[in-house]
Amino acid sequence: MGSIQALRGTRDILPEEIGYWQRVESVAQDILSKAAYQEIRTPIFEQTSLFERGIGEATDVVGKEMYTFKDRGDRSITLRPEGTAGVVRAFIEHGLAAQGGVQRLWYGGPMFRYERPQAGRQRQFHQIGVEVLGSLSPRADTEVIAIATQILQTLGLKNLHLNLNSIGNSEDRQHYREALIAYLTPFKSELDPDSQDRLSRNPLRILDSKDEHTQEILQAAPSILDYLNPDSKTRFEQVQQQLTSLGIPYEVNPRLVRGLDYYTHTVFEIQSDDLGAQATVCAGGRYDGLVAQLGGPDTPAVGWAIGLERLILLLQQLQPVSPTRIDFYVVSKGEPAEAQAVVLAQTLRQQGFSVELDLSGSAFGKQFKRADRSGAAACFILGDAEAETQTVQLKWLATGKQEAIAQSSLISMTELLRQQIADSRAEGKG
RNA sequence: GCGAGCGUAGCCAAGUGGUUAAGGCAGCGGAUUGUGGUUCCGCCAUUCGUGGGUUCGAGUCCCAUCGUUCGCCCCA
Repeated sequence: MGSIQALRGTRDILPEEIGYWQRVESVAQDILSKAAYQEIRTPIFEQTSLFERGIGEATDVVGKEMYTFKDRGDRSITLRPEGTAGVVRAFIEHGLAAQGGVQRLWYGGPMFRYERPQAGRQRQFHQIGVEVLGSLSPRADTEVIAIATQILQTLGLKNLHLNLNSIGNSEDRQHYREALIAYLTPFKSELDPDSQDRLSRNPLRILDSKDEHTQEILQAAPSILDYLNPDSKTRFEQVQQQLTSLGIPYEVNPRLVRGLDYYTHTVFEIQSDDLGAQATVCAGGRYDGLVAQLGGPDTPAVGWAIGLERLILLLQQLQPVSPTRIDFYVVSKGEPAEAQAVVLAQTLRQQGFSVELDLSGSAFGKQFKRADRSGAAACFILGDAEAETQTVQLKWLATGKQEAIAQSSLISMTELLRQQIADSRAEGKG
């Protein structure tokens, strides 16, 4: 065990698991493209200052979780801890705002946070996310939530809960913040230590505390919803009405605050009952100030990110992804036959079949054993006799039926073979 | 960064101080040198994450270290 292992918090996704990933990615891509979202790919590392300015210097993500290092040119580089900042940077840098209208973007890929790994949390993890830039309409909020819901539903996930809140605009929040501090200060000594600390730095996050006594104290605390100005309040009501008319269940949770500084108005989380402590599968919200804060034109925006590892944890609980089955397994023995088998395999692939060629050169018996385990519908057999007569034996593994075929007539049999594979699969299931 | 549990083969594991480290799955070879799925036989850990210590003797006890799991914090 002196050999090199994957770094803590990273892991390999092996072939047996990759089916889940491919399924998630194809479902997401399909739904997003039908909703007129376009993919954007941004670099995996950025200038450190992008995240400091975008996410907020006081947040834990920036304060203690970033993979930051100096490159050989003495620049401070950070592996992206989330996707929004990079997308917004690209949006500004390439003048996408000048194209006017609304930009609907989506992205996917690895993110990096230096945290202690646990269930549903790794140092390198993967997200798919969307960002709608340039719309102030509450309908944009509803749209992104609806899309997230559709993706999760299409994948067959159950026991999910959408939690919704509005944290208003920055003025609303400032007023609420003062009110909350005023309410909590007399209880300061009773709060859990973390919350005492947060009272001065980031009081809103006390709302999230898991400490029971802190939560008791919070029972009578003022609610953010009472501090929304009429416009903020109307916006929030519209989002809720639209979700209702879409038939998307949700729960308003006035305690829901998000850990990143850029959020405004709508914030939401989709959580699962079937995960451990890290139950949030999808989270997002509106961030009307971020684009301007990063030096771009004043542009309202809303988005979310889905955590793929958590999603796949849930998928694995549902049902196993059936392993991909190949059509044909090619068995051969002896010099001329083995050479012809290479050509045969390639010919079949060019006709659109999936074909595995046995490379072992071992006895036919062993090769058949492997053919059987491969899950192929049939195998082609090439030995000295076939090589000599330019034929090939085709054996159907389910029935054992076998026939000789002239190599030259294989291509003309493509449709027939396709049909026979389908038939043998259909029977195999019954 | 803090707390707790766990590290025996590719995987699942027995073993709780005393000769050669059970068993199962997978894999490989043979019975079956041109025909699979069953069966039978054989092979597959000089060594128990690593280093040190206690002991006549350590996979087993102690310390350290690394890894891992779950939780806190935080977040997708």
